[in-house]
Amino acid sequence: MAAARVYKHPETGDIAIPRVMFALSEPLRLSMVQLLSERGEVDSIELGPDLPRSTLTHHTSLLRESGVVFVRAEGRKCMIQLRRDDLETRFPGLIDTVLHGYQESNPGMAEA
Amino acid sequence: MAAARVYKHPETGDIAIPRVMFALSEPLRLSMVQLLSERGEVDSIELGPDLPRSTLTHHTSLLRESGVVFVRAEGRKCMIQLRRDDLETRFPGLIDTVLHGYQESNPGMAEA
DNA sequence: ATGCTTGTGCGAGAATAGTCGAACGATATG
DNA sequence: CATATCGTTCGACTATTCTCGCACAAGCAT
Repeated sequence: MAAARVYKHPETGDIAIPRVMFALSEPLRLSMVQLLSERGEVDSIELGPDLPRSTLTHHTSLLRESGVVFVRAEGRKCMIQLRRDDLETRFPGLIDTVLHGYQESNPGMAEA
Repeated sequence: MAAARVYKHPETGDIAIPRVMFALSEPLRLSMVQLLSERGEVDSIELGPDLPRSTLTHHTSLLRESGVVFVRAEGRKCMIQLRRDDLETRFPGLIDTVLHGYQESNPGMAEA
């Protein structure tokens, strides 16, 4: 059988603040991270059901390469999860603080 | 006399997470904020003594418009300070967390 | 006033990022 | 096996950002 898709991730120690900040500076990606923080591991398509696939890949790749999410192949889909522990190790409190601030400033978030 | 330079700043409540994150995603600006957090109010030129003036203005303007810093004219120079309290009110813990993470991941910071 | 310093605005150019369609490979389903 | 589904890659286009030189305005010094 052919090798399944394999994704490259930065080591925990190599996660860099500027890249993480940049990854979280896009409203779309920020909402993805917010959803990941609520849901745990998620099918990639749930992060942007209405987006063109190539756009979705673009954003998930950026989140992965910046060290924010972990991606793994599962059959033909791909599953995404927030690297919460790694981020907590590297930058304690960062994700919680950012997501808390994000929720505070987003009125329309109380659904589900 | 002509009106002195006046700078527009977003209200505390209008400071938005994505813009702040973007402002802090540039290594140069991040180092500026780091220096501001140590020094309090600072002459703008101290934020980038070797930069072309127009480049410096570009970054300080971006930091100001995103709500990260407060700028005021003082004679012909301009003084910059971190909007620490406003940011703390709006996004508790964010700046401290980011700067802490930044310091952690920057070996060459122990001078001065 | 003359000259010097500082910040700003404008414009150009380069670099980076975002969006998306099309083609492809891999996987699941019939 | 044939087909549909999903993710990735590529290329193109657009938009945004970064950098910087230059000209200008305002404040300070002699």
